[in-house]
Parts: sequence; structure tokens; C-alpha cells
Amino acid sequence: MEKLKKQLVKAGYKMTAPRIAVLEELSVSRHPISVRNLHKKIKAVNRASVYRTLNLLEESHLVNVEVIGKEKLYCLANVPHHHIICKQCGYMEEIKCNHNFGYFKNFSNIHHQLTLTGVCNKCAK
Amino acid sequence: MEKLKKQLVKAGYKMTAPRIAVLEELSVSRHPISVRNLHKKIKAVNRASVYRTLNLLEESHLVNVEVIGKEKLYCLANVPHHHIICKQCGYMEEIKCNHNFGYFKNFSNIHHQLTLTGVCNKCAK
DNA sequence: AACACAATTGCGAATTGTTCGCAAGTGTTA
DNA sequence: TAACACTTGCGAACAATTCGCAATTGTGTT
Repeated sequence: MEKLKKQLVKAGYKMTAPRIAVLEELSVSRHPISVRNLHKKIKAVNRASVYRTLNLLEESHLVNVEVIGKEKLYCLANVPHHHIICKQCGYMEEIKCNHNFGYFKNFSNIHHQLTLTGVCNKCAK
Repeated sequence: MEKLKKQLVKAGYKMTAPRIAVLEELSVSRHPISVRNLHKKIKAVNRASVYRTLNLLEESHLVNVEVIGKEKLYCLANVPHHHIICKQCGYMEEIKCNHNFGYFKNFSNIHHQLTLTGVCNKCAK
């Protein structure tokens, strides 16, 4: 959390209350979360500011976005990881990320986003 | 293309003109494409129908969705592949997919979506 | 500790993206 | 070619996201 703040400051951003609130909520919520739900948790922060904060966090690669069905979910990127998600019930497991995609000749500064979906055993009956 | 149609039919859907138009446009466009641009190319098809078609194609796993910056892009999933995209100019290379994520004990029917972003050599100057 | 200034916020309105309800139209199967 | 369920187009509704701007706030400087 402190590390996150430092990264933001280093990226040239001010540490304001709304930004801290967003970071803390992302840090507290164990799972990727939608803007709607994130905002529900921190109503003191204006919705537009939630969007603005998420956008700058994304540009700084401090959060990842993934699309599950019709939802766009945000998640801290501090520890490299991905998720596998059950499409029916939303059950989710975390996956350690040990992927390396740095070998593309024509690109630098490469980031990746992996999303796995499936049906969990419980839903499969 | 014919194969695509057959898959749709097998999934229980009718082969209507709007659906064929969407499939053909996806098949023609070499790159992942936004709803907006897709619809621009096939104005004869109502926007709502474009959405409906993309949704059912996605549910049938015939297309993949990925988020690049603020854009949601759709792409045929007939041949397993991914993309690496330059965030600055949009230059894009295709990546063969030889990934296997079938080994998760708690899930079945697993699909994955991998998105790579970076800066292409030209933009990096 | 107060200042100054640019960065950021909150607000509401505007814009854009997506879905809905329903009457009319169309593919498929017999 | 008749029948029926599935689809479409349309416009309105709804949801997501951004914008413009005045007011506020962090931060570096005195």
C-alpha cells in the first residue's frame, strides 16, 4: 500500500484523498472489482473521480483491467497474477504469473493481461 | 467462413443476413475491431443487431473480446491466436497461440484470452 | 506557518455505449 | 407453402464514461 503510493508519486501524481480511497479499496477487495461496486464502497468520492483515478492507475500499470462477460473489472497489479473465473457463479481463483513475454523483437515495454474463464466443478454439478 | 456458419447453426442459431454480415466483416478485417467500426462497415445492419450478434458469437466462443486502452475490440476466434499491440500507434502483430491452460482442477471448459501491449520500435524512435 | 500555483475535485450536463420492448419480417422444418 | 419460433429494426430507455468549469487541495517555496 505504501509502495503503491510511492509509485504514484514517482509517476508525478499528487496523493489526494480520493486516490488513496481508491487504492485502499482495491487493496482491500480480494477480487477484481467493477467501477460500480468500487464506487459503492467509497461513495464519498465522486464517480467521475473514481473513473479518473482508475484511468491514471491503468496508464501507470498499477491496475489491470479484464472483461468478464459484460463486466469490466479492475484489480491491483502490484503482485503479478491472473484469475480464472467461473462464468456461471463468479467463483474465482488466483493464478501466480510466471509468464515472460519480453521476447518480441518489434516491441518494448511489454505488459500482458491473461484472463481465464470456465465452469467451476460446483456449477458443472 | 463456411465453417463458422456451421458452428453457429450447430449452436442452434438461424443464419440470417445480419449475422452473415457481421461474420464476413470480422473475417475480412485483419485486426480486432470495435463495435463502432464494425457497424460503420455494415450500416445496413441495425446497431442493436450488431450488438446482439456479437454477444451470441462471444457466448459461443466464436469471437474474443479484448480491451485496449479504452476500446473494446472483437476478433474471430476461429484460429487460436492473440495480438500484441502498440499503445501509441495501434500497430499490431499476430501471435500464434500454443498455450494450454487445461490443467486447472477446479474448472472445466476453460477458455483464455491473452492481450499483450507495448510500444513498437517505430514509436520508441 | 502562510503563500502561490498547478493539479485535482465535485458537480451536472453531455456524450457514448448497450440493451429493451414490441410489431413486423424471415429462416427452417415438415 | 404454411406455421411457428426466432430475429430484426426501430426508437426509446438505460448505463457507462467523459467533459467543462469553478472551487478546493497538495506540494514546494518563502
